[in-house]
Amino acid sequence: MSILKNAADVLRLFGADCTDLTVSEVTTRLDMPKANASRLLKAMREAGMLETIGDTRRHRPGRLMLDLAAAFRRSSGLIGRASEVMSEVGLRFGHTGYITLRVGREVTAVADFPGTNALRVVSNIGRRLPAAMSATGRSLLARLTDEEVRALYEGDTALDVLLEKLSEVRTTGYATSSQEATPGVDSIAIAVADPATDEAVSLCIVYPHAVVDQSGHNEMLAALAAGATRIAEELGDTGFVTPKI
Amino acid sequence: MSILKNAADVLRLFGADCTDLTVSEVTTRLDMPKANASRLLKAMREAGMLETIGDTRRHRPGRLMLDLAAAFRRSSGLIGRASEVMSEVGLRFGHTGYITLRVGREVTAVADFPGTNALRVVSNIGRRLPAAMSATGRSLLARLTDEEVRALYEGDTALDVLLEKLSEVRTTGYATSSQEATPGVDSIAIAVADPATDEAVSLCIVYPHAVVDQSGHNEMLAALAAGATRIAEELGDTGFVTPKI
DNA sequence: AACAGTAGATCCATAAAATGGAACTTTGAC
DNA sequence: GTCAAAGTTCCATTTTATGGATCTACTGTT
Repeated sequence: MSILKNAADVLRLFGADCTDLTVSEVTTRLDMPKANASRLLKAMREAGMLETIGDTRRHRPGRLMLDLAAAFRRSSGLIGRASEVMSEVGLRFGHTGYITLRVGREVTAVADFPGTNALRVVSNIGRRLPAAMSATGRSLLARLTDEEVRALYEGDTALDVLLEKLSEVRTTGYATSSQEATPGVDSIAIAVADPATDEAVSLCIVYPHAVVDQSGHNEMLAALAAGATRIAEELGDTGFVTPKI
Repeated sequence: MSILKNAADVLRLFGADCTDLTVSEVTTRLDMPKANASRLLKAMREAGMLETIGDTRRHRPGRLMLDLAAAFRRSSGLIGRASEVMSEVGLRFGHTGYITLRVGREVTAVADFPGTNALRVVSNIGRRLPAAMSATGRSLLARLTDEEVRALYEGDTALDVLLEKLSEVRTTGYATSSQEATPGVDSIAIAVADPATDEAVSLCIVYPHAVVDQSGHNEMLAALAAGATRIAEELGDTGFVTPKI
């Protein structure tokens, strides 16, 4: 087992609910002899992948990691275009926006656009949502075939319900949710892909259920749809379904 | 030389002007036999630290890296507090804000708060600025002693000018710049530290020179100063100089 | 202040992985 | 199709990781 693999596993432990790690935590969570964990963290520290918090024994990702997310975003023309659309839409309506991508059964935000309204959904980059249970996730899952979704969710009892929802997303061209992941929060999401790199992202706008009526919803949907359609046309995304509003 | 060190060196290549890498680039930039570079990138790919862009031979940071910057931010109470202040100040004035920290002679943004004004400075996270040549960098450098600054900038011909500027920052409690790094852009920065972890960050607001007059400048400075002072009091930052406005 | 309990670091022989030069294969341009 | 550049694989050698046990440094308790 390469030490790189172990180092990557340590980095993977930094999830939504884990901001720092100790030798013991690594020992137990990765089921690894503590001698190894101790030396592994030391080596990662020396390489700059980790740093200790103050002079405690808690570790967090090193400053080296701070630029990498930015490099990732810049490397993708798709994300750049999506960012333009989201900041435009976010600015116009004052709600919070995300650009997300799917990793297996989860979606991760790669960029966030905090809203400006007094009552807005607080942006929460780094938090991972189950793809099947969020509008943004379903907009991305809908780009897979039913077979691929079946393979991905093999053994899941709610598979049929999911497939039905995805079928609707494929027809309408967009996904919505109302108070699904978070009470009081609705969202609209549209996915678009870059055929050149085979990557897909979702443009997602989240807003407080209470402050947006049907016509507000439609306006945002139209703005999002216009932006996504423009990207799809520019990149030649043949799998894109122009949203029917 | 540990492979972790080499992997970290590869990650370090992803800077402001480098969004993707090939085997050859790694070979030349790290002066490494191409056999090693090839295997190194392969191992990093398999570990998830890198991914190829589409099916080309260009590499970018893996999706694994997307959460790490967020974990870093969450691990720091200082950054959390600073974020609250910046989003408050950013929202009130509509200008773009940053939270930065110093790494050697450079400053990196760890969080950005895009402005809402029509004419605003576009946020540019991941870009590194020379600490000596930016308000935010000088606000952080001013927290060092003259001896430490001398050691850091040993051999730099502009050292004396820098020390003089830092001395002024230490007196006034804040740093400013006018059209220094970017034409037409001014900024105000105040640094604050957490004595518990020995980390310091700078709260920095950037705005178009043309649209802010002296009283607008003073208002923003006062807001930034109030927020920074609150943080310094909460954390017991004894090195903090309450800004004199 | 002495104590226990726990977290972390270090030591060691063994097992596994990295190294770099060279040969080989693939890719892309003309 | 040909060629040069880019990338991969091979090999013996050197270096590094492994994991059990031991030693050390903290944390909190009485």
